[in-house]
Amino acid sequence: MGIYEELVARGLIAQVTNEDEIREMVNAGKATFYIGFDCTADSLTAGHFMALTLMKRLQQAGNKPIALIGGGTTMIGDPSGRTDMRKMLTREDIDHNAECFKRQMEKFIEFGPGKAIMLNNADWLLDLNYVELLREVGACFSVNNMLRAECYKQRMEKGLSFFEFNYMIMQSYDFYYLFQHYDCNMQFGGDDQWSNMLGGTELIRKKLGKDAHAMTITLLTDSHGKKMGKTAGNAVWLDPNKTSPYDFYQYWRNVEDADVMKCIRMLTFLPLEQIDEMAKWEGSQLNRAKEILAFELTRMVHGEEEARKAEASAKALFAGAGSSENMPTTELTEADLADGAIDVLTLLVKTGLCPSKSDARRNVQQGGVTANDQKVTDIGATFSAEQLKSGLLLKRGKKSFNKVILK
RNA sequence: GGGGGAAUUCCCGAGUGGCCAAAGGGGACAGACUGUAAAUCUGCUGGCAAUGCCUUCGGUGGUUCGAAUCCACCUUCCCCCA
Repeated sequence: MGIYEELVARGLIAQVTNEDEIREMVNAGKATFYIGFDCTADSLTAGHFMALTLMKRLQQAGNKPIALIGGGTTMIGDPSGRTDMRKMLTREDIDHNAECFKRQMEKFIEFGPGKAIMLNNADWLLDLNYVELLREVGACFSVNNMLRAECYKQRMEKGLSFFEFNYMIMQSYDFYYLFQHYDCNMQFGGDDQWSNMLGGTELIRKKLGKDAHAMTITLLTDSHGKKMGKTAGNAVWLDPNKTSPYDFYQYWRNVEDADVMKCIRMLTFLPLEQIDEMAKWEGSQLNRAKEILAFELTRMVHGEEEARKAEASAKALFAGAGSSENMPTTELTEADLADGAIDVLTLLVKTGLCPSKSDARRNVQQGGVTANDQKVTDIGATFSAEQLKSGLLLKRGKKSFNKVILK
């Protein structure tokens, strides 16, 4: 089985410009491909992670990856699929984000001579001259076609500024530039990038009379059609300071039954035969699959040790086995106590389990708070210094918890 | 350039002088049922020294005993005409 067939079997490929040519090229390890990453935040997300695994898979098959950091394109911001304009970022923010991206990527992909290369489109986009650019490539773009692009659909109702409208031209220019300077013959990206990517292949054809290819990765959606990798509107970050390894583990441990196997197939590097075997599991057996998914991904992103810790904490909390050593812990000092004790509400806020005392009160009243597995029913309950010294396991709901110790 | 409309809590969206911390829905959170799943049902959803007090309806000022609601100016956005 070639790498192309494997990608298909894993459900990773959404659209391609020319299947036969791409299959042959990729299987023979002849592709030099790029994936662009716009640095809109200071950490990569679970969504980017899938793109990185794809880079790795293709690299392992002998193809040459280019990771393109969007220091230039982020100055504009991709309007694809969005209902409103992105916040404009400053040059400093973008540079900072680009640095963060770089560091995270280096953990996954091997860069260096003969291996993958990393470029930043700020290096060529920011120096472009407006009139020259219009004369060079502007004539190759049909506004009529651009307006028809699926990715602008929502914006045709809410409004699209000329500023953002140019994003497609910038991205197309990237491909055109990489094709000429780095022999880059293929572009990968999320499926929402399809229009932008075709802009590039068309530009290359029109300007150079040559064929370049494009291929999109299936967007990872759950069984309700929602994008995965988000919790309540917040991204699942790869930076351990923004999403702790434990939370990262829990995110994948909690995917719905209907989505586990899809995630394992698309995101992990487990052999397909093993995955096919697991696909037979059903009902509560799927919990085992979820553990494997969560462990594998946490291991890839945060390393073996962090993955084990996350797993151990989860077992300690949910299965009553394993150690509580690695649990999130809050240390108190005498200064936090009033009259040698502290009340539940204050404690819930101090540990970060609740954002405010009002919220803490509601949680206690609804029976969602336990201390050392004893339900707390009184909002006025207090804990003495003696109780705290030996360690107190405070839980809010089933999944949020914190160990409290008095120093 | 001319004309019309809009901005409300996490999101959508009602509210057009006091009965408004603000309907309804979504989401989030908690409980029941479970398998750390889904579906379903229930509760809950600004803050605090809590039968009360404080902050919030794009911004700034004003009218009024009292303003999300009325007036003026400003900001942003949308629609129609050019």
